[in-house]
Amino acid sequence: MGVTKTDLFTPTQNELSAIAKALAHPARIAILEYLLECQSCITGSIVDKVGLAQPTISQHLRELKAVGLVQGTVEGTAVCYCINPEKWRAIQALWNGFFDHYQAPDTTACC
Amino acid sequence: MGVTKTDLFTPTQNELSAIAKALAHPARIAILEYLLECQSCITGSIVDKVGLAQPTISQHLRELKAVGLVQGTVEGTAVCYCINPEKWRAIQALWNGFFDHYQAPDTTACC
DNA sequence: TTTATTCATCGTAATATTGCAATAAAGTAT
DNA sequence: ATACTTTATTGCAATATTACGATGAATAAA
Repeated sequence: MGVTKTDLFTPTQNELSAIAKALAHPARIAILEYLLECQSCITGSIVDKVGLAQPTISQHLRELKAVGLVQGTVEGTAVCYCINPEKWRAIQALWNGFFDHYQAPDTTACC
Repeated sequence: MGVTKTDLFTPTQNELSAIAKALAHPARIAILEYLLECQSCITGSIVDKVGLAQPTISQHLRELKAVGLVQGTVEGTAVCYCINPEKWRAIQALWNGFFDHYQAPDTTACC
């Protein structure tokens, strides 16, 4: 059906997966890495850097904005994008919390 | 087109996004959280816990196995699943490396 | 051998994602 | 006002994902 049954899951589970979904495309990773490197730049630079068509980049930027990882401000005809520091750290902490829950089993597990 | 242009991106970008994709569904987060909690269990327990049909859970488990987060061993008619410790830590380190690249801008960025 | 039990796979319907050409919107410059 | 620049939006085609019923495979129990 292609439709996720979000009502079966906790808010945290839905939030974690929503963030993961925003990161689940190499173009969006590439955009974030570029923003990490240049700190802030306009859409056109990202289009040149990543190598996808401008509408496609615009779409990926919208997804990154939707989860708050990225923010953009209008600068004349251009739009300047950068990483949202608070959200960035919050998401890092959220994932670390998830991964840190792992404890090596005291006895050897079945597999 | 629904088909990702992986050739435009670096191996690391493709790997990071592939891992994120495996985590990009609340059912798979729920499965991992359950495995964190019970250390190891059979498919039937996961089906009961998560509340999706058995073939659906089987499909999600296959995706988690594909990125190596989870491993399963046959135990009679059942299959016992648990988290792959090495891969778990490797993936945690990979994401931390990604998130740690962020540096707050020295001057106020454009946005 | 027959009957359960447990799980993976197949097939399929509904929906989502990816990518781009065309176009719209909104500012800048001439 | 006209032309130009830059970006978002729309519409669409190709493909991927999600979910489940039906079925198959493989072991265990009777």
